[in-house]
Amino acid sequence: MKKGVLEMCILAIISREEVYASDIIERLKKENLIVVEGTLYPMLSRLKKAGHLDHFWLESQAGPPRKYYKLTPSGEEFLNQLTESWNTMVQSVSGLTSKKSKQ
Amino acid sequence: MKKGVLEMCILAIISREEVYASDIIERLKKENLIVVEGTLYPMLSRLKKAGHLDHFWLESQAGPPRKYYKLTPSGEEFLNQLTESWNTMVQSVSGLTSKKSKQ
DNA sequence: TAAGGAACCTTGCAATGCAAAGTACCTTTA
DNA sequence: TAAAGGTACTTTGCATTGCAAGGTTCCTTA
Repeated sequence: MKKGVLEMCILAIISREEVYASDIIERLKKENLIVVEGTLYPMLSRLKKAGHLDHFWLESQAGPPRKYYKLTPSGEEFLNQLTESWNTMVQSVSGLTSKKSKQ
Repeated sequence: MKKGVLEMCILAIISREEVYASDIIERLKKENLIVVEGTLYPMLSRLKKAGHLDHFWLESQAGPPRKYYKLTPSGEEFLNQLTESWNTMVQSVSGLTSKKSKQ
């Protein structure tokens, strides 16, 4: 029912810019969505494995190289699906919570 | 991050009317939210155990007696909390998905 | 060359949602 | 009055998910 919200957020971020893991965590935090590495890395791997993401390495000015992510066409489509069902669910839920029809 | 959406829906339904399990499933289905017994019963038990729900038995016209649920004061408060953080999250997520600022 | 930071990755646990199977009660019907 | 069937409640076991915690590797700086 409520599956894929985080996936959707992450794909949405990646669809806007090419980012690496720490960027994603930062973007989420800016929206008050706290996600940690132990959550993110496995999810990125899953999405990659499912064919929704690609990555490439880029050198950094300081520190080890970074893994940048990018949506595949399949990823774009998946994001659209997730967004659509998210919107539907928000509708549904507000249909339940807004009704103050106690008596 | 996205915890408690289903709990919120169920508490919201119970807060409006005294219902038993099948009623809840039906109300959810009416909003296109599919929830099955194997999900609902354990969740009702958890909420009861946490002090958010009470129940009482009522005879049925046909079939075994039904367990009707009712929110406790703690349940009311919990529902308010859940609703608030749900609303916040919806805001946050739409902040991420609506930005079409690719370049 | 040691220390520390940045980035990535893995492991193990707890919670959640679900399918499936099980139990109990009540009504109908033969 | 016993069998059949329906309604309701419950439990079990599995897959997924989110997370804390602990590694590993690479790079810079002192």
